[in-house]
Amino acid sequence: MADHPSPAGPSTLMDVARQAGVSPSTVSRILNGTAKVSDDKREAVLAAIAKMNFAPNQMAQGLKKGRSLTIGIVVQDISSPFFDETLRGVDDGLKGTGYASVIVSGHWNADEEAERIRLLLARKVDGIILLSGRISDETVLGFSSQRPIVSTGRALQTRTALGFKINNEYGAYLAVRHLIELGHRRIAFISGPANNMDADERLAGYRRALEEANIDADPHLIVEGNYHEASGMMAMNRLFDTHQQFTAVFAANDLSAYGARLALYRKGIRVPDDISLVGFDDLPGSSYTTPPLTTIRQPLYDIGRIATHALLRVINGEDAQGEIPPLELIVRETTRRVR
Amino acid sequence: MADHPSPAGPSTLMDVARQAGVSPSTVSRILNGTAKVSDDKREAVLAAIAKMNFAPNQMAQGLKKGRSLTIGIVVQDISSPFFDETLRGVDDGLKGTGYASVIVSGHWNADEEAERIRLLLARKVDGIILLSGRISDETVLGFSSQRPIVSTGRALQTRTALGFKINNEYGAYLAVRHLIELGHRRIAFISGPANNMDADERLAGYRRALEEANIDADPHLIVEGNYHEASGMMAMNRLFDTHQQFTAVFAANDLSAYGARLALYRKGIRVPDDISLVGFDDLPGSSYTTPPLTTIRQPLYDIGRIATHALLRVINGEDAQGEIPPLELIVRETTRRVR
DNA sequence: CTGTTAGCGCTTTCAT
DNA sequence: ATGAAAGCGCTAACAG
Repeated sequence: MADHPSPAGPSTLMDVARQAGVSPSTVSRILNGTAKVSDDKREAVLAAIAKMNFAPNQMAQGLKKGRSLTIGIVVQDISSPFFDETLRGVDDGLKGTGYASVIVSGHWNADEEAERIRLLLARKVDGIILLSGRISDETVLGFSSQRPIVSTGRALQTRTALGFKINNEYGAYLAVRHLIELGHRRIAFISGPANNMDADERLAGYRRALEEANIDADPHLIVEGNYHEASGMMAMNRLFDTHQQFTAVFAANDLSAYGARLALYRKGIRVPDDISLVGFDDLPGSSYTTPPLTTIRQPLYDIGRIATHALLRVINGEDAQGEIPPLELIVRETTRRVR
Repeated sequence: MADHPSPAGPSTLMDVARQAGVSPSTVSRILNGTAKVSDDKREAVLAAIAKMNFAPNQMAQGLKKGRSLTIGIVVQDISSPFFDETLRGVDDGLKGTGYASVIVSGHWNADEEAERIRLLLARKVDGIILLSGRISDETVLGFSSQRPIVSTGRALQTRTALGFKINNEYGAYLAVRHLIELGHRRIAFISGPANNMDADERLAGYRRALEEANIDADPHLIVEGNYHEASGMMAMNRLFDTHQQFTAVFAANDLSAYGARLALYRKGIRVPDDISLVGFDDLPGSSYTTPPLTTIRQPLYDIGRIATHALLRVINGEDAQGEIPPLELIVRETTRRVR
């Protein structure tokens, strides 16, 4: 009754044990439900815990049990709507599991990415989710010997390294076919960055749709972007500066579509009346552009959830599974039949 | 020379010591630069570390030293451009410090927020950054006895609880004054959620600007939103449904301005030709709306950096400082002089 | 059912 | 300059 109410540092399990007049193991047992404990002792302990406002030190628990209840997430850009949606899926996937996540950014740079992963490993995360990684599959495999890794955009299938990959080629194909079905034949393409697998695949899908409709792909209509807004705007301007003729443009992602849309606005060209525009990703903001953007929906949120579930399973020694929903065309208001 | 190349689990400091033929303390000393060590031993140890690919277990280090080199970040929405920008500032602020951050979301709910903070505390984070918290100042003060906390949107000034607050009232005042200077007199306001301090302050700024110009604030022109796009759209529609007359609208944040802009588009009302629109926040996307949005720039990134620096200082026992840059009006293309 | 004991991997006196 | 030993807070045999 005369114990100092709030001594010094936070209370330890030992403090609780003393306060309740039991051994530390008993407290631990109650905390973990590891064994039966008599009701009176349990009550005493629970009371002590409440009174002292005790919470087990997770670092000590982690050190002892060899698991940190933490997973690492590697993104490439900490403030991009693209990663956000996936992170939301991860967050939901972690809900109620006791796991927390530490998020680091590779900044689209392979070396930095590898470095960050090493840091996560030193922190003893129980597993890693790698989003749009830049490092090689071999490197991933190497790290996966220390901790399980699930990555987006890869086809890995070992026991501790899993990949979930969307069909970029098919998505791009869908987008361009939509345009063709609307009567467009001169379709410009604002690509993603060079040497990027996703970007290459999207280009391939663009080409296939054109081929299938017996339209020759005009190289002048393909202009390089880098997935950012500004590049979409510049790409669009380049198209105009070189006097290309086209009635539609397919941007390799929504962000560059936003940039393209602004370039069009600046030129006084109406969308979709004069030119149709399609994006890729379906970012949350794409329902609120003016006009709302027709795009290929990528199940970002689901990817986050599914990757998380898979990782958790691997961590628990179960074998993982999970299928991500297919891409789909979302027709909104930036495309219309060519007149 | 015949040691298994990659034994079982990751190597420990003890392994390194054995391999190098020194005591664990020596290895620790080299790792931490805690004391002088002879060159030959140092070399041997360094070689062993490299060979075994050793990295100290941070949980063990943390347990021993009482600091985890981890800070907790509490956001309200893990996928909102608003928090993103601030997170980017935090990330940069942490760069090179050895600190990592675990990000959790309070989902705009005080109870959940408090719960999350408790979890962070159990994880022994060295400090907490609280962004747009919903919990009371008293609650923050309570938690701050365990670990230092810096929070945005509060005026706290104790040694372990700091607040950084922007002047919402002034920002809103700037926005509305801009509109008034352009000749607008019937200015609608799409507010933030009820019972929200920031939202109230922005409303106050709106009123002050009107008063100063001797314009009576018409209550019919004030309609409630909740900071999300959909609410901006609905608010706008409510204005039309009740046949209000106005030439400009000020939305309490950029997201609701996006929604309002879409409602306008749907009605075939031109921006800024028919109606001017101003937002608040200056999210990254606001330079790429159609047309680019006139708004009040909130230094989100700087807030993140400054909050982080302050927290780090407090953690290190230094006293904190830091001033956040003032709000400013960014005139883009959604406002024009009334004809 | 419950207490005692021995660590998890590291740092840090304290000797030498 | 360096090793031995104790211990951070917790869990998990191992005895009773």
